[in-house]
Amino acid sequence: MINKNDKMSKIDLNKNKKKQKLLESAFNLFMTKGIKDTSIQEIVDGCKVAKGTFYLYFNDKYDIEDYLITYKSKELFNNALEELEKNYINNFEDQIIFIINYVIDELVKNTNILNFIKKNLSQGIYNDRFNNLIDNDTLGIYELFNKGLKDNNIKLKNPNITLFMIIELVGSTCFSTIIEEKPVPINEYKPFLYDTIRMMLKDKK
Amino acid sequence: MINKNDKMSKIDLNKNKKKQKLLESAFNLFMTKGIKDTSIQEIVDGCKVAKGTFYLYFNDKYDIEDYLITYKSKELFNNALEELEKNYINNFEDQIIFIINYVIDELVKNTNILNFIKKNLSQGIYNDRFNNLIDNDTLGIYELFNKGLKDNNIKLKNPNITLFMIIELVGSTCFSTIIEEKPVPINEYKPFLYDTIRMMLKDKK
DNA sequence: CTAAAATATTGACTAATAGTCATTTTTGTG
DNA sequence: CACAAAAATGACTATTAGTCAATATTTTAG
Repeated sequence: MINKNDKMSKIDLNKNKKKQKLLESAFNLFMTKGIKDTSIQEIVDGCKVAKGTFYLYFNDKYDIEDYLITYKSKELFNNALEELEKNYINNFEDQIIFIINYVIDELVKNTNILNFIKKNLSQGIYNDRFNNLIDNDTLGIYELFNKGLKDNNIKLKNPNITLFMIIELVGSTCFSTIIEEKPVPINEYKPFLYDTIRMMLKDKK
Repeated sequence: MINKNDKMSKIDLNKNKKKQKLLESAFNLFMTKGIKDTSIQEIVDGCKVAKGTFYLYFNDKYDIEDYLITYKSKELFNNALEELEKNYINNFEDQIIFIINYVIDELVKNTNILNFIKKNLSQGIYNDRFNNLIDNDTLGIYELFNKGLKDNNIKLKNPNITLFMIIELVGSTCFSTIIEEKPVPINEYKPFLYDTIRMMLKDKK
């Protein structure tokens, strides 16, 4: 039985290797040429795989795009959480602001990532379409949020909705304020955003 | 001189007629078949225009998409503002909630429109790429907001940013709560959203 | 009013691309 | 090892985007 399981996981690993290669190749091309100007042929050429193989794993370009947006936004939050652990911040509100600030700073440094995920930052947290494919060893922001509330004995009317609103607000406003600097550049926007988030977190009952 | 202007406007009108036809045809197809499965040929067939004409006015499908998202979201807000006028609501906060509620209800009724504009509801207000093309006879929500603040003698730290945040929050969360009913269905979400918006509007200095 | 100039429109054409599927290769099983 | 099952291949077809020389329409100016 153990033997069988080992073999099974070996197959899955090989399967995922091809898939992973396709994802990496696609991501590189999407970043350099943009999605519209990237062809399936280029994606498979970029990882020495036949065109037919692409269609074994994905329906089309936009399927890969969707996966990558989820993966990349999840990665952003995971990195933020790792960084948070190194910083020993006790106050719950400050922890949340730290994470948001980390994510925003990463997006400012990597505007090409922001242009790719557009306003879909929250996919990493709320799109469970790929839950089986993306590793989730780290404690997600969702779990951290609820644990933080419990540890600090903070009661919110509905913690899930509050977190949802915060992430959506950050995701959707980053695109405008970082890429187009509208209605104000990100640096001018940040204080207002962080004040608003703190207000949302005080939404007690 | 008047004559010349008349002629000029006649040209512009004819120009816009072709463009308008293309936009209408594209919108119908986008709504029924989706953007991915709509071809340029179908768009031009749908309004008895040659294919080459399409490329006189637009770069590609996504150019038309961008215009339509802006146009349709602007239309939503204009309709909301018209409806507001009929309802004689004096309280400023209630006026804003009325508008947001009207927009959300329209999106619930027309989920195909929501699927089309996705999280870009704010384009109607903040995308000025098409300002010269879209009629703007009605008082925009932007102007109404600032007028409302003035009339009610309400001081916000930065009214533009507050409005921006509200619209982005509504736009980005509607997609998830209406289409996917996540993290909660729209009806359960509304009270939290409206409470949050009222809080944002109390952000005085 | 007319002819030349400027502008707008056309649709046949080419090059590029998506997606399919019969065949081949690799992997697993007894 | 031999057979079965699963995965991968890439030549092929049908579709489509985008171009551009030719044609039609509109404007201007004498």
